[in-house]
Amino acid sequence: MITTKQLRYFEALARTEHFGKAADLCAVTQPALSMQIKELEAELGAQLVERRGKLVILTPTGIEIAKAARRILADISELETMADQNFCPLRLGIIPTVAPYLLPTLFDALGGGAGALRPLHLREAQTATLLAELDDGLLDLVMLATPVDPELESMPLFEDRFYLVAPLSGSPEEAGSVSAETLKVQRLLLLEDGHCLRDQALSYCESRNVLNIDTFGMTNLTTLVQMVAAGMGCTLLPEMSLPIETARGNVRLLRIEPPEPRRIIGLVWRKSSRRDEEFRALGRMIAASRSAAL
Amino acid sequence: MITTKQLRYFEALARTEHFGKAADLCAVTQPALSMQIKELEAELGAQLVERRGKLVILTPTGIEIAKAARRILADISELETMADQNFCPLRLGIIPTVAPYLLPTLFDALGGGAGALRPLHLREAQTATLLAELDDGLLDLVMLATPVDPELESMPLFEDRFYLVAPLSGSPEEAGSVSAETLKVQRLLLLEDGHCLRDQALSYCESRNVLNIDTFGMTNLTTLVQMVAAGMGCTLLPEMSLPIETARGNVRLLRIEPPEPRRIIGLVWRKSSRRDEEFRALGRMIAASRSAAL
DNA sequence: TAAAAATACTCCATAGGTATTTTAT
DNA sequence: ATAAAATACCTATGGAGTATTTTTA
Repeated sequence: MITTKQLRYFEALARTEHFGKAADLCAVTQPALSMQIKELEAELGAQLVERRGKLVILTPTGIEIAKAARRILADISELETMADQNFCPLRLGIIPTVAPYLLPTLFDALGGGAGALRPLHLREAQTATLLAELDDGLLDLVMLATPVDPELESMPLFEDRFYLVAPLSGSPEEAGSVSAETLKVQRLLLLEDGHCLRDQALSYCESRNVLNIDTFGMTNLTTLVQMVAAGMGCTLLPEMSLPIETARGNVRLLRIEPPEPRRIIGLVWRKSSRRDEEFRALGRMIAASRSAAL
Repeated sequence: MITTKQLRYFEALARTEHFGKAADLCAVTQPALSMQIKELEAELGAQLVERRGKLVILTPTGIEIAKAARRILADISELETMADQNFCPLRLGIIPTVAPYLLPTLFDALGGGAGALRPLHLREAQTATLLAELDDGLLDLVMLATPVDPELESMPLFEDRFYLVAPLSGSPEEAGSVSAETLKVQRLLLLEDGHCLRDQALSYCESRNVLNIDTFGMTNLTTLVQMVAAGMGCTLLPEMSLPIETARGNVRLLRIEPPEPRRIIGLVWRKSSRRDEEFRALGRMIAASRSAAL
């Protein structure tokens, strides 16, 4: 079996053309180096160097092997630094109702902090998909609405309240905040099936017997807001989306009376991934950037 | 220091995603493989696999390292076969007054014999250059007029007599063979300085007081023959060149009376190269092809 | 509870060191 | 005669094996 040691020694020998100097370079004694070269030659079944009294020259085979050895050693040292430089990419999954609103905060947290400039693979998908990919080892970390399976490690980041978004004119008539009773009579537009935000809204509504819900599903919140603006009904939007989604000012924003529906956004990862420290640090940074931004 | 062993074991682990199976593949026990993986992780300062109860999955870093490891291992096995397949190229130098006439024979010897299809680097240069390059390790073997420095190993291949080439008409008047006396009065055209053939001719002429020698040097024998055909004088050609150089029939060919001038073409290599067997076998094949061709 | 990886411990192979011999210029 | 590589021999590191424990699903 060819060893990296043999390649290292031989590379030094090829450069110095001198067993003693090569041994010095490798910080070993000359016999040690000689033995490894001999061993390498035996394993390759070819003479690599020609021993002449004073100097030593490479055989044609030796020249080829030296070239190859240099490449291999370079690859190995690249490999060493690759892992070294915290190169370890972060494969992060985020649910679609969080991703667009948290990205600036996330880049803040990733770019400014200690583990700066880490390669980032972003994946946007619904909760079920993210959790499956997390389990398969395709993702390292997901950001979604907690709680989830207690088999997974998780860290809550912040609370995200739901607001009622209504057309500028029309029902409900109130300003400021609405009660669950008022909600009951609204036509509620929700995202397509599979979005946890939809499930959360549904669960809130069911517990309060809100029934007039529109089931044709939308893919993104922006579309919902446009539908609301067009007077097709109301919707629930998470607080974090408001700065972006209601910037146009073509809808009314109504707080819901307590107990307010809300979701807890958190980070989730496999217990076995052993990256708790890293992920919790990231979580703290995200939470900090977010509260600073508010 | 990262070892090839670690890379081999890790590569197997990456493929099987199972310590036990990987150990089987590597024909070692599971603890042995575990230790090497642990060591590799320690040296890289990064976790490469995530241990879960039943299965094992690669970390993102592990995926990258596995890719790199595969490349490195492929390079190493390439390196093993490279030397194995007698890939060792032959870097052969031949003097210009031999090369064109012996190439067919040489290819016969190289192509038909045991060491067939060996990569061949051909170099055509004058004796002094070839010997210097031989000494520098840029060439493995040279073919030239022997004898040379006894410090070098050499093998005479065959004798190559010189013939006098004269214009079809004009002096000398004789047919068949000429004496040294006759030679004396001829105008002799020779190659430029540096060619051993020129030196050999000069040495012959000097010993016989032939003095009418043209010193403006030519680079190749074909030119000399054309000059002879044009009546500018005579020249000496080695026997091996005659089939090619006198094929046009526009010159006369005269044998010289004994003691005939001649050269001995031989192979020469460094004693330290330890390729005696290989080179002598090649020499025998060349000599055999040549005598078969005559 | 079962399967798999980690740990503990022992043994042996071998890499490396020192001293010396051989070789080539 | 001298410089350099090979050889001989010894020591110690560490790689691999067996047996056992720990872990996780």
